[in-house]
Amino acid sequence: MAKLDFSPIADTTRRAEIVALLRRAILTGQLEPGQKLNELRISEQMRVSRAPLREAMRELVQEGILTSIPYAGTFVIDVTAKDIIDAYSLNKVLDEFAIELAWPLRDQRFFDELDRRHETVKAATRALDTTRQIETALQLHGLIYEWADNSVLLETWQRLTSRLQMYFALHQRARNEPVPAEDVHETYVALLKGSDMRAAQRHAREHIDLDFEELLAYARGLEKRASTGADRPR
Amino acid sequence: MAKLDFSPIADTTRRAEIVALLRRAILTGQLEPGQKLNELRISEQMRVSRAPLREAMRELVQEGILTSIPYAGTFVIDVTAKDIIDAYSLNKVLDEFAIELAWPLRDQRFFDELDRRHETVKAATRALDTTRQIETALQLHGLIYEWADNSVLLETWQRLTSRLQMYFALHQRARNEPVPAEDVHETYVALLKGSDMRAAQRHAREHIDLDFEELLAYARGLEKRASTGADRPR
DNA sequence: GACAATCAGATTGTCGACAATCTAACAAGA
DNA sequence: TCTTGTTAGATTGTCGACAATCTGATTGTC
Repeated sequence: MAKLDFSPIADTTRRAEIVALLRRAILTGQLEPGQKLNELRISEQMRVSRAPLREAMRELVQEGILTSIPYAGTFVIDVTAKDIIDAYSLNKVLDEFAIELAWPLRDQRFFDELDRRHETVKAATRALDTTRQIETALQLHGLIYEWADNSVLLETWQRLTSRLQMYFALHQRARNEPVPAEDVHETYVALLKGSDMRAAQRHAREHIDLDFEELLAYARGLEKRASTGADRPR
Repeated sequence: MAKLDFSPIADTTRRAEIVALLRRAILTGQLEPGQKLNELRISEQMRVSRAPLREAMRELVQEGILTSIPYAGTFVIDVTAKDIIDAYSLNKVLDEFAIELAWPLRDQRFFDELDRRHETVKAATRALDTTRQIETALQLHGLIYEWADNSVLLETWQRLTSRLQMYFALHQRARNEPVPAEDVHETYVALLKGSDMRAAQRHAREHIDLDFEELLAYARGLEKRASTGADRPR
């Protein structure tokens, strides 16, 4: 019999689609931090009942990008400078660990996939598609996690990534400028192909610090004009 | 005005109570790995409708202790040896990080709380209350995370802890023996009070490895008699 | 005018019923 | 005997309606 691995059938519940829709809206910044999600309005817009919508929202609450207050509502999480610092400092630690685990497991397929994802980022950059650039850059970054062969680590990183993507999207949205055309991932990719693990770990840490400064400045801006929004939870 | 910090009002939704009930049942091993959760039956037992039950189950799925297959059902996660290895190795990394962050923030309140939790563990140990012993030991362990002042790290650890608690409970349940009466946390507490951070980090790592061997043996046992259970997802 | 009590509107939480899907047993045909 | 088609039962997914709760405005009282 011919050996063929089929990928799992897509989830076809409304709930799953709603989760995807909402997550996308939040991570791209279409839904702003602190904003309230009105169940009735959203369910009418999506043409679904509140039941699957509410279940979807429960998932996103646990995923950490929504927050819920009983009988008051469900809100997009607020972004504080501290949150960004916290997420980034943890990300550094996880990165070092992931590189350590993935390092001995690198093979041709790893390198090929690395190049493929790198190309995807470059394509998005050339197309000036900011949202997609953020998304693909994180996917490139995620390869070491997928290769690390530690399901708990991967899961943890994916949760963290949700927030990072949101932060970056907000940042990009705020400054409203075209994306830098230069390739910031060249060195990272090269180091992952090389033989010096410590160097790769070091670069991952420093490279992160690069974008970080910009992001922090943005977050501090947010802090200042906080608590002026229309509908935020108290 | 007298300064007084009130603790938040308890969540009074059915959903929240159901989450607590189910989580407890899973983490204490009353619900076994792989077991299917029949919505109708559980909702009747709890005297609630399926709506809040289903929302609660969604939360636990995202929390990582349930898994769901559309139109097939929701199941308690299976425990494999690999899962335990993965969780533990990540836990080591996080522990080192948490100690590093918490170290300069230690104060009298920290030491007091450390002692208090240590006492709680000893009380549970004396009472031969296995479940509570596991629970309190993890709470003792969690203090450094609470003190690290990194919300993302804390959240990550809490998710990880859910599984660790489940693994330990299953292990204890399986061997069906009284709890060791000796105090295995004495050194850990002493080191956290000391001045040698590296030593504390080293001990955290080694102490973990101690229980780990036992737990792994149990997990390997599980592996062998896997796929013989009655109602497991495929 | 300041403050407490009351009330209407809006929103979230929960319920019971129906629709969609899966599973397993059975029947029919090669 | 093996495979395929059918069907009944059970279970999950979704819906619309009702109950509980919150918010903000209004009223009444001092």
